[in-house]
Amino acid sequence: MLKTERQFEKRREGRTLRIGEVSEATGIGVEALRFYERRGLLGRPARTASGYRAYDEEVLERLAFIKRAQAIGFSLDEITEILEMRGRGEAPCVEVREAARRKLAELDVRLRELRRYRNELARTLADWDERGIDEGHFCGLIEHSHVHAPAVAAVPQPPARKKRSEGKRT
Amino acid sequence: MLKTERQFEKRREGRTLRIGEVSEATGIGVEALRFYERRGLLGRPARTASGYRAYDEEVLERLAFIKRAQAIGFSLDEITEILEMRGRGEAPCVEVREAARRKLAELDVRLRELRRYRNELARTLADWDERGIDEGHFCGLIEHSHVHAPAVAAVPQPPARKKRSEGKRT
DNA sequence: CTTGACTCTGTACCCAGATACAGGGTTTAC
DNA sequence: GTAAACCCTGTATCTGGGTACAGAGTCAAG
Repeated sequence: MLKTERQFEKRREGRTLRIGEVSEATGIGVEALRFYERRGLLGRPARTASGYRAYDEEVLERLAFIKRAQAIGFSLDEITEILEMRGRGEAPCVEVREAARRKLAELDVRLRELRRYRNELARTLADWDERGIDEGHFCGLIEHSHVHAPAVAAVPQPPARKKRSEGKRT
Repeated sequence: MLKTERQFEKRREGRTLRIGEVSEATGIGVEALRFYERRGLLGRPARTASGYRAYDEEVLERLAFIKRAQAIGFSLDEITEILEMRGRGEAPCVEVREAARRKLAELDVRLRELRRYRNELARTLADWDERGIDEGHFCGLIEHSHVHAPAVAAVPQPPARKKRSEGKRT
């Protein structure tokens, strides 16, 4: 299962990581790492004479950032953009900040809904536990959802149909 | 653009909705509605003599529920499951309750994580706002992410490397 | 009875984000 | 010098959640 330790030792001396090591350290999977690279998220890592990727340890931070951004709801394209802007140094940070602000607002909405939903579910469960299951009405979650639901239209589904004429995605 | 009013009036009398009306009322799009039906999210609506779907107004609530659940992060399969449980009414309650309990636990985990990310993002934004953008250091989000970031391993990507032979992932 | 808006089924396609695999090269311990 | 365990590139495939036709029927008005 685990690779033999020898090279691992060697690498650690050299301070350079091979893709498998990065994968193991981050839990991301070599295929995905190469995929990220193709997408421009990782830049092009140094290569050994034989063509193996030789990652600098910094990559771990970069990947941590990517994963966090992703978990927060940024798409890979958005993350690429942010990363590229940083790379270019000059960077119009205003845009990034705007994007981040929007993300924050989205997150808040999501959180509120999730919290509400959670409480409904908990309530329903408590109900069930209190008085057996019998009684026909089975799912307060559904039965009562419209009571405090903001109605479909309120859901943020608008930019659905983007036309994607932009190729980018090398 | 808008359909002529005539039939619309008619429908309203009859209390039964055609797919286009449902689409307009919910903003969901007829193709998606049929798609949901195929996926078992809507049951099979009544049909007119000529085969048109004749939705009962209840469907709007059901769709509102679906959209809310989706916005919160449930997959269509999960939603289907919930809806089916209700449909079965008599329900093997112990199982249902178990499932619900599991869902609740999942929700709690998700909430905690989301909350954490939200706060990190908010903090980063505040940082940015405090000290302008100027100076070469361009993106606190990246530069400092590791400061308050729990490192990659802590990110909720755990089932990442699974062998995928498992389909269901309830 | 034609026209236009609407509907039907079925299949194909799209995008994001990965995964898998084929067909090869490299490293290294034994 | 060979086998295990890596790594490479390139291409194909998958999952989720839809969209987009194509080809045909329906319906109400003029």
